[in-house]
Amino acid sequence: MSPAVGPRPVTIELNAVLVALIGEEPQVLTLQDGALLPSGPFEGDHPTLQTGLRAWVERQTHHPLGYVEQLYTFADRSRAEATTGRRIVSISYLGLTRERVAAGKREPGWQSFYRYFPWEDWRTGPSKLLAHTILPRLGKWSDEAREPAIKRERRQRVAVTFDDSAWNEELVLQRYELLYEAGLVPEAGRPKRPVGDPVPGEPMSYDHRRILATGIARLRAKIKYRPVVFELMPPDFTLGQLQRAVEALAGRRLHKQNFRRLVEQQGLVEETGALTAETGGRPAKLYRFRREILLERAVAGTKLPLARSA
Amino acid sequence: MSPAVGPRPVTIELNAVLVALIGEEPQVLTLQDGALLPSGPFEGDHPTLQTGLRAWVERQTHHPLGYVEQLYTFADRSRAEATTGRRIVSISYLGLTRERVAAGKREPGWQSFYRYFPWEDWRTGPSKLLAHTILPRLGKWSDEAREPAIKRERRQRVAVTFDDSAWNEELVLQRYELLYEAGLVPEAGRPKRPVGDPVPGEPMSYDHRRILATGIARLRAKIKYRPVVFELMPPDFTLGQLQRAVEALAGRRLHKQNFRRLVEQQGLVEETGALTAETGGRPAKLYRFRREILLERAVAGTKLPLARSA
DNA sequence: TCAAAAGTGTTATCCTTACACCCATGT
DNA sequence: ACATGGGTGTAAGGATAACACTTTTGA
Repeated sequence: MSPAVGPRPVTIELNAVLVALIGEEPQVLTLQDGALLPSGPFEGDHPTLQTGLRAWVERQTHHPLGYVEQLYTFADRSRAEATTGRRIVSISYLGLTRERVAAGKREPGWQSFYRYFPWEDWRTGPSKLLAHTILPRLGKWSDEAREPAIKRERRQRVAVTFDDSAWNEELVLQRYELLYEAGLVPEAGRPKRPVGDPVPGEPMSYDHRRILATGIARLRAKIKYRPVVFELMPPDFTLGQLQRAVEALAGRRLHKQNFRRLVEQQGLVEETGALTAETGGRPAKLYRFRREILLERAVAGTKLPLARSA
Repeated sequence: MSPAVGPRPVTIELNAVLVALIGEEPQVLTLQDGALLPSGPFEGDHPTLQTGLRAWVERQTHHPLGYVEQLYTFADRSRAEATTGRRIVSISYLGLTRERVAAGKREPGWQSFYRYFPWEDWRTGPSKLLAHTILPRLGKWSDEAREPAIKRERRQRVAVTFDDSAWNEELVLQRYELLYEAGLVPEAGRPKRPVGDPVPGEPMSYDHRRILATGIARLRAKIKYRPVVFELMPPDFTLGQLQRAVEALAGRRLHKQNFRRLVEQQGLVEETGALTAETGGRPAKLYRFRREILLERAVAGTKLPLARSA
């Protein structure tokens, strides 16, 4: 609120990217058979946006919401055109939650990140999808440009965002937007002409896949400097489980000892004293997150010790 | 837009934290004698929020807007209560712009960051304000708490955010919010009781000082991993000027050689070939930003080589 | 000649990366 | 016994932090 306040009425919509690790796979809560993120109106009687969000998420999904952070606010006209003429502002949030259900009992609605972004999963090595499908089509798209300047610019954007020799797992959104511009995802239908066959990867309605990409990108960036992984872990876990959790989110393999050293050295965890034999092989020590660390210092957390290339 | 769209009308307001370096001081554009950030309604006929923002900022301030990024969206009820009962959602942006006017001709409206946050400027050593005024009052506030648990928690928050032996310049917002909670800034008047004498530092109306704190914090974080300083620099500059620019934003002194090594090693700049004698002392080489770098890679940019404490 | 910046050379240290190997359990 | 993960020691390399010193101008 400030002097100049326009009278134009708008509708506020809240969107949530709700993440959990289920069976060591990073998953997002969806509706409509995976086509939508949960979303709802902002009821004006909540004191803040966050409380409004928590209210309907918990009502709608029966999921307790742990860590929450705001992602982004969109109000592109394209969002409104599809339905009423009314302007819609959509405020999206990232929410982290611990899996409640047994790892086996797959609740419907939970979908793996990589169903929507298969090219983002490098845990089993450089994705074949990239080399065989995506890069060739993006190359074709670059070459199609008439003006040489544009051609060069496209090539460079592809090289930076999809470079498989220096893969940067944080560029989830940039990669999605590039594919969108190139007309290689079905969502590009309306505003842009779909240019080629869509690349594998499940689409979503409206701009929900873009919001999801924003959420994954934020999460991948954040695990490196703030101890948010623990919001997704059970209270006790082994270092191996912790590593696989980070790997699942980052979509990359990590170097075992270096990961351990990092975690220990930063004082993020402490032994519970117990062991578990459930992981197979030698029984592993159980650890828990040292909550105190959140108070002790403004943590600079976990950089990623990547495994030696491919 | 999505299935459940509530009918509740709200008003959207855009706020801008517009930053420029004027005479090597970091400044923000204000209205009303420094009490307000520029803000305006979101006219629904703009295709995106950003274009809406650019439109009225350029109209209102006659300033070309360079780099722009979204900061945060607030809709706290307290914002609305002060005026109409109507709910206001405020979307704030950070904008960087090159100084247009000669360094001498101070345009009105531009105000130093440190007029609002004097405790954030450590360029001349640890601020006396902290030791003499702020820390004692925060200590008193902690001690006032009845319950020992709360007392301990307050002490720890103070220790983490204001710790002068491990000052973290990014915690601008956390520090402001702590002072707010402690009733040590005049803005705390309405919702909380003002507890002690306000601490030095100019207040702003509504929550504009909070928005400004958000902007400064974001900028301080960003200069470390993305080459945004250059958005604030003239096309040609000396390494000394560049260093003082970063120092102005971070509010800290940096180590000269290490700063230079870092900048050079990262390939952020190139020599223009010219020299300038305007800096006093030995003439300095002029450099320019290597724009190509934005394309070459997703820069991890400039970590801050801090000067040996102080 | 002296103050004020600019600009350079070098060392100690720590963190990161990478190597290779041993340990305890279930089948 | 062997497969499977858990868990460890250590060396090489590079980045960082810190040291102090020289150079070139204007006043």
